[in-house]
Amino acid sequence: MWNADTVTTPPGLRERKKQATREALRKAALRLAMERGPDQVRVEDIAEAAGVSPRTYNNYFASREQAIVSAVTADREARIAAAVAARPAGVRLADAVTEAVVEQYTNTGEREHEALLLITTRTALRDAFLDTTTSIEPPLTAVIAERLGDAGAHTARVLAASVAAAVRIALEGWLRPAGNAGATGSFGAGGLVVPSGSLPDQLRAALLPLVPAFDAAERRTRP
Amino acid sequence: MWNADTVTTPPGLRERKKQATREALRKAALRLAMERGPDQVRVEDIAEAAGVSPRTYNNYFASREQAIVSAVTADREARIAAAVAARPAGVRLADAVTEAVVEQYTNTGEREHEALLLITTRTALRDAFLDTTTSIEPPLTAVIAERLGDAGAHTARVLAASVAAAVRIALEGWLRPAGNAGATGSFGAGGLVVPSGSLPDQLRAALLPLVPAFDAAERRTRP
DNA sequence: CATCAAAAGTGCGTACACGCAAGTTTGCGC
DNA sequence: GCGCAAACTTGCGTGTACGCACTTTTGATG
Repeated sequence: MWNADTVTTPPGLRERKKQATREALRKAALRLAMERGPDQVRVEDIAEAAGVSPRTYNNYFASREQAIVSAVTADREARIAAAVAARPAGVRLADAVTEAVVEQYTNTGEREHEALLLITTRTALRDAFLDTTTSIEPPLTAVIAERLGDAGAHTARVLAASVAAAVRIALEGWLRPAGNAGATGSFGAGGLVVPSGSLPDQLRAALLPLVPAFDAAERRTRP
Repeated sequence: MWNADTVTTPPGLRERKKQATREALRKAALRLAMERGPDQVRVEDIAEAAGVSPRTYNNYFASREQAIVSAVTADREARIAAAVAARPAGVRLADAVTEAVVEQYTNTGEREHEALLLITTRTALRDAFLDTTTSIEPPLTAVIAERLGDAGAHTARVLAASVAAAVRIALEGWLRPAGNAGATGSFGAGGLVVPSGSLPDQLRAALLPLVPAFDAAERRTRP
């Protein structure tokens, strides 16, 4: 049984062009944003740099922030899912997922790190970046479901969504230097906030509470 | 030591007016949308009906959909958090949360149900509605953290986010009659989709996989 | 009660998202 | 190769989001 999203389609000549356009827009958006600063880039500029009309640009991205951010996040979802699938079937599912996530979020090249710095400077970009975490849900659901078997399809969906949420929280905590409007929710004035450890630490810490859920799911479908 | 979000502020006369305006906008948005259909309502109309300028409208809501939907979701977050807090300290945290969520999502009046029907007719409204699930995170984090103690503050955040994600999934499954573009992710061609049970059932089912995580958290901080 | 700083409301201008109805390309069946 | 249907692109038009500078309101202080 072949998976419709991964192996099937022999790229398709048409699809190729689409992806090329998408990538051209990504690159253009990020490059321009880095050159002039994010606020000095209009969609018209991005479209022109990519050689398409502004209207076409909007067929690919729903917002300017999305275009810029997507150059960084690219196909992280697919890489994470692949990383999970790559682990031997013997390892604990929770570990496989955790390691895959950490691995794919820390393989940050120099160029990528530079872009991240840019993203942190604008709230709109930060939000768009955090929103990308939900995009790992579908592929992650697929690989988890594969390990849990058909009976756990529903569970897989919830677990994948929880992982995405945990990752989002980890990223929030990580790219928050310190000064921050108290949107943390009504917490004690003690201000006992985690001192923002390294990203891998934050990710592991955020995923830790979900481990029992993974274990239980695995136990239930694999007696 | 008083908590800034809950007990402190004796309503504040100024704050009252703000909430009044917000509610006026909510009501106006929903009413107009129900009268003429969602696409025949411009922000100008809503603002006028609420007696404020269009610009002010945008100081309260970032999108037209948000305004309409918020009339339905109102303060559900607070009600859910309160419902959890209301359960006796003895009951299992997982049960307290599950029941609170189910309870607050099924207490749907006639008027509310009518509005939900409207929401399902437009994708943009559906999305806005699903997005409101994340708003339960802060208050839910607070009540969960209270039960887990300071050591579990971090865990509480992740659990709350997971609950929000699960609720979102349940709602997605519920307000999806049948015909749907396959955004479900790469699944087997078997199309083994859950036959969309009642909302309470969907909610319980979605929260079920998280129960072990709650139990473990509770066990860890309360030996 | 007078005064004043902070906060909410407003008008305006710019850029953006997106529906619609063309025009153009792609790839399939014959 | 031919033509056709579906998919992609584009120009146009409308409504929307939001920064900025300014006026009005609020509520605390002397």
